[in-house]
Amino acid sequence: MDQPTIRNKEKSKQRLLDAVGKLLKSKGFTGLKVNDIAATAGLDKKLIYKYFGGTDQLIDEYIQAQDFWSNVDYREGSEADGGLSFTKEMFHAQFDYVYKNKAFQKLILWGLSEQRKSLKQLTDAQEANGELLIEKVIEPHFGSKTRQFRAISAILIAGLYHLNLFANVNGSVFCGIDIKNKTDREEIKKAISFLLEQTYKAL
Amino acid sequence: MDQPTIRNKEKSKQRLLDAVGKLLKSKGFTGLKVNDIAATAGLDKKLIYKYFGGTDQLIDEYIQAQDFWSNVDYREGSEADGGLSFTKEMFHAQFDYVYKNKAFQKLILWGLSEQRKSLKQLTDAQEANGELLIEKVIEPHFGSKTRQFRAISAILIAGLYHLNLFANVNGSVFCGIDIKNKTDREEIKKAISFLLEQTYKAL
DNA sequence: TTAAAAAGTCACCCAAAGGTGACCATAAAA
DNA sequence: TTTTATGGTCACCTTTGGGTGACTTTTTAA
Repeated sequence: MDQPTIRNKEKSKQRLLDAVGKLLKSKGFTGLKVNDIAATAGLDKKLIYKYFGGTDQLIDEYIQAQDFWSNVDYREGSEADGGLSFTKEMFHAQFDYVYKNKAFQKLILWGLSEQRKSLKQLTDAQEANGELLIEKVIEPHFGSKTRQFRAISAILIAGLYHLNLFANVNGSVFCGIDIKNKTDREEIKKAISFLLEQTYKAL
Repeated sequence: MDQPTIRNKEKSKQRLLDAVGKLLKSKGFTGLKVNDIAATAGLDKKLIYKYFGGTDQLIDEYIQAQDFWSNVDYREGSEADGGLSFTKEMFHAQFDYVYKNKAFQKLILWGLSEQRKSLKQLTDAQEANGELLIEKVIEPHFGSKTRQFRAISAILIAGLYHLNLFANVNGSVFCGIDIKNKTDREEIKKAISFLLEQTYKAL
């Protein structure tokens, strides 16, 4: 029978993975200690070694299970206005997504703080995803000016990342804008729209 | 006599403060352990407790000794063209400054990772400095649109922060732009100029 | 129903890290 | 030159965290 039993390896593994996520969100990557993970999962730490080989492997498995980029999809008609409205929408969505997804924030922060293969893979996946946008939407419209568009979007994406990371500490006011305030966030979105519009108009 | 002697409290304090800076640059804030600080300074850790009260106070004193914003100065004529060229130059300078100043990068990262009063003070000082620019240059030119300019510059500043933080890990390619490559950095600067110009033209 | 395999627990070890009392050494004052 | 204050060292304790061998309990298959 494969009916779930009290003792269940797969379920325990999942609980350990969940514990990693929970601790990551609440304490950041510096809070990922074996003892704490086991305690959070309500299991003995020995199981971490038995099932994953160690904390590192457990954490890597957690990271690899995350799929932050599946939310981006290219509907037909994305290229309508040279991709302006599509790109705008995508940047806005990304802004909100990062704001809400604390685990993602912590992983970004971790990636800025330490070298780790599985985190590198995460940013690589992000790069690959970005290339798709460039290739399918930007390049056809901007042609030889694609490179300049890259630089601009690098600033914009990096900017909305940083603002969201910043939001969760220190009072969250950046350049006089309160990143946690709803109307201020709208102002940021308007700024993104404005900058993209100008780029499409004048680049 | 106050001629420096072999045994010198002030000099030892300074060595400990320097050790903090050195470790911060090389290992980040997670590398700031009492034993390592003392070893780096070539002194006994007991002195950290004697002279500063503990690692936390030592670190705070290090942070408070930093003055990252003295480089910004308002020369006469900053308002010439509504502040466009001044602002451009300032953002460019900031981009390069953050790139070069590893200690600053690590402190920014630290501020994104943990709550700490002395780090909050650092960002407050930064905010205050930004307000000066707004008040003296932006507000006079943009008037009721100052708020929108705030949002735009928040994105730009946050963007160049993040890009520079990103530069030191993970291969440093962001949106297809290699932040460590000289010509790519020029591209970023051109993008900053372009976005500011468009803002002055069309906001 | 019993034996073996697997799930899970516990006690323990070791290393790293924080923190401190007792001591030594030197410079300046007596 | 002896005392005294203080800069500086050392040994030691404690806590925290990583890691594992030996054991118990449950499941599953013979």
